[in-house]
Amino acid sequence: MSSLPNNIPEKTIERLSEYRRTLLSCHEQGITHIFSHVLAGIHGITAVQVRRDLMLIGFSSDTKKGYDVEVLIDFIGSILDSRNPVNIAVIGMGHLGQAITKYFNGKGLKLKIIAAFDIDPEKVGKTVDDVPCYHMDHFEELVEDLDINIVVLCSPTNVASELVVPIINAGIKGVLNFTSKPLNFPRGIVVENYDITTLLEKVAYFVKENEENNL
Amino acid sequence: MSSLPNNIPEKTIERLSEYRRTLLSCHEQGITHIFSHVLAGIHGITAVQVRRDLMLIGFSSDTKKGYDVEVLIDFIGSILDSRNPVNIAVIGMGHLGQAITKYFNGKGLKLKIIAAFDIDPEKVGKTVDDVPCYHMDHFEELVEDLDINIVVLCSPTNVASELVVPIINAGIKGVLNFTSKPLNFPRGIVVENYDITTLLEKVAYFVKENEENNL
DNA sequence: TAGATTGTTAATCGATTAACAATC
DNA sequence: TAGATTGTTAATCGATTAACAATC
Repeated sequence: MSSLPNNIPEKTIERLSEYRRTLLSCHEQGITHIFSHVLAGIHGITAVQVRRDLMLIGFSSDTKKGYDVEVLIDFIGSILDSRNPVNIAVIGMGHLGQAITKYFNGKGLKLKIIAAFDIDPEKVGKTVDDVPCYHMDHFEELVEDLDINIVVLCSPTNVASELVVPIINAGIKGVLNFTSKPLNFPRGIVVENYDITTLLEKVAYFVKENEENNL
Repeated sequence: MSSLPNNIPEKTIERLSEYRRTLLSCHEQGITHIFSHVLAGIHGITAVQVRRDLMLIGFSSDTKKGYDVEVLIDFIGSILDSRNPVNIAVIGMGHLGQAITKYFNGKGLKLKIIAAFDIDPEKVGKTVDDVPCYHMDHFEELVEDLDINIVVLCSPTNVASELVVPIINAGIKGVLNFTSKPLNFPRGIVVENYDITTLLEKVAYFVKENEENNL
């Protein structure tokens, strides 16, 4: 039983990840300390929210010079990161799959995309930024052999449903689903569905609402 | 002043978009009616939530045979869609930009990607699925000429900040930002930031939490 | 009718913000 | 010190769920 706080809200987890990216960028620029209101401003939120998030994970600084950037990066890491690297596979090596693979490569975090899967002979056997692309036929055995925990689903939407059973059977524990088919997995498997159409329709709706309110 | 409900919760808007995609797919399969619990099941939520969302937008059906798929599609459209088509531009025509452009093309919704922008001479002047790619130098004038309202930001993260001023000056009203730099715009411009790293880190965190709770 | 379904209010849960004491 | 900042509790706001009357 750890002494770490146990039920961190989902929104706080998201923001912690975002704070860390900002802090890493500050660190690169040689910034050593940052005030809560500065960090908040960058993220378009309030300083109270930043401080409360940090309170929730048990972080506190003993100075009034703002948070020590390096220390906070490590502390957030102690909450978010697993002890060991987490291996990720991309399913579907079209443009989206390639974009995500390249984007991640060399980011140096605990999360690593180590394999891709496709059924297109044009793609199988090639590599994208050193990530090899295998045929889906070998998915289950390779997940086992390569110790893959999480998949990013970038396949065409119309084959997404067929992938549910292999993903379950392979013992995958988390799915980031970019197809527009919402997928249900048994309890114990984490799923996040992000349909790009929905994201855009949401922006468009609030643009429309803004316009209506200003007339 | 319209008689439509005015303050629909953000989460309801997201779900309406998701419901509609499912309903469109049902419609293609020839399904004419759907119960709230069936729609809920597909989305991994409760039937009460579906019914409450529909209540909030003022939809009601007069039968106990479930919702009429076609009627509900149109009703959701009357809430989400603008009267006129909304023109969208993609900034940054790398893999992600191309993925999104191809994904959207021919979906037949009110949202249309009609232009792309980049600075790479390899990309400028070409088309992706009939969407022409222009040089960023002409961004402001083309936004005006082509009546573009919304941009999808797929540029490299390190140039994202430089794009804020041109986007504001061009009169863009909504931004869907896929770079990992959170962007702040003045009130009146809608922004949604989706950093893929954060999405993955969130999945990884909850996978880790699941594992810890099961030991 | 009895069972299934819907629409809606009230209660609960979760997330944000306000208020403020403590510290440098 | 006075002003700025932090950490934390209490209050508010928003979203989900429970409960249930009404309808087919």
